[in-house]
Amino acid sequence: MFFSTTTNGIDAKGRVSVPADFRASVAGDTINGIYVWRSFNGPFLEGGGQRLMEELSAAIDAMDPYDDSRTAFERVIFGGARPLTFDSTGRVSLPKEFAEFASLSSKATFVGMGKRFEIWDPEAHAERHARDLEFARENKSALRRPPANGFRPGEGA
Amino acid sequence: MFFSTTTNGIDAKGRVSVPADFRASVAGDTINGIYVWRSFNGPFLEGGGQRLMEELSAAIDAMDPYDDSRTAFERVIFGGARPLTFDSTGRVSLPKEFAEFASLSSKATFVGMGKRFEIWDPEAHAERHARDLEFARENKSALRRPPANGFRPGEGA
DNA sequence: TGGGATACCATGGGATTTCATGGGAAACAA
DNA sequence: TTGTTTCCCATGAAATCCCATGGTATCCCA
Repeated sequence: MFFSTTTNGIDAKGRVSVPADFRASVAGDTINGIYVWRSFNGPFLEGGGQRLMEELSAAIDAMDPYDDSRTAFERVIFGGARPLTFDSTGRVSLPKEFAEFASLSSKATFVGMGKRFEIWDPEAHAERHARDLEFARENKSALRRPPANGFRPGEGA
Repeated sequence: MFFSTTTNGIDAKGRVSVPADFRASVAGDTINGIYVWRSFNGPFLEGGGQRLMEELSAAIDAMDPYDDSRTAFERVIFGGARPLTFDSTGRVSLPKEFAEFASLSSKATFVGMGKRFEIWDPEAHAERHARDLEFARENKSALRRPPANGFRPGEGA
């Protein structure tokens, strides 16, 4: 599982250290690294380990082989995700398109989200975090009984 | 597994580099190359490695020997697929009919689809990608619980 | 409980390898 | 022959590997 929030530097070569505890939670995967993709939900990246990709793959496999919605998901998910392998010190190098998409320049904030994690530009994250905090404060009762209609903080912003 | 999206050039001789990570995921197959066929879902090519062909073969084997759809699949899949072997630097040369079918001229976009991949003309891919992305965004919950049939990505977009 | 030693972690930079691509020569087909 | 396809080598750019360093948290023992 991915926990806590860490900000690390991005060097001139586009490399960034993945937080050590994130690395620990994907240790033992067949690839020595993580999978990263552009979020559907905003200007940040999302990532996870092998296990997460396998879960997504299984969800897709449950669909009809050539159903149009299945191929759409396959293109977006498999085509959009990239495996990034660790170097010997636990860094990955961020593809330019990914860095641009998330407006990452000199620093990256890794946010643990349980099964997956997010990678934000520190400033963008600070703003979003403030909103999330306010939302959580106003809706804390929802934690006990999740809302039926699936609303999400910050969606549609 | 095939991941990520890469665009490579097609040279005057009709050769195109297969992305290195695609090559890595078919390394060890008995043929040093990939299998490619015309999609029956649109103006693009599909491809995969040995393992995929064997799976398709097994799926067809499970059908009735003289089922009309079985023989149709056999003709389309085995008759339509061509093994393309890598040269020493990892390129394949695209048969003219394939390039024409997918409107490929100077560049080809390889899209990882998990077990298989697609090859698109970059412009055609950009259009389709935009539609797929929108679809995925609107229907991401379907990943958890597949839709009950009927709705299609991009229809009426 | 303090303080020093140790292990871990993020970071920097140089050297090396890989990768995509171009073009010539050789093998092959018509 | 003439045109086409396959093999091989060359090249520049980009990604990766490897070693070094400083800082920080942790451990251990007095």
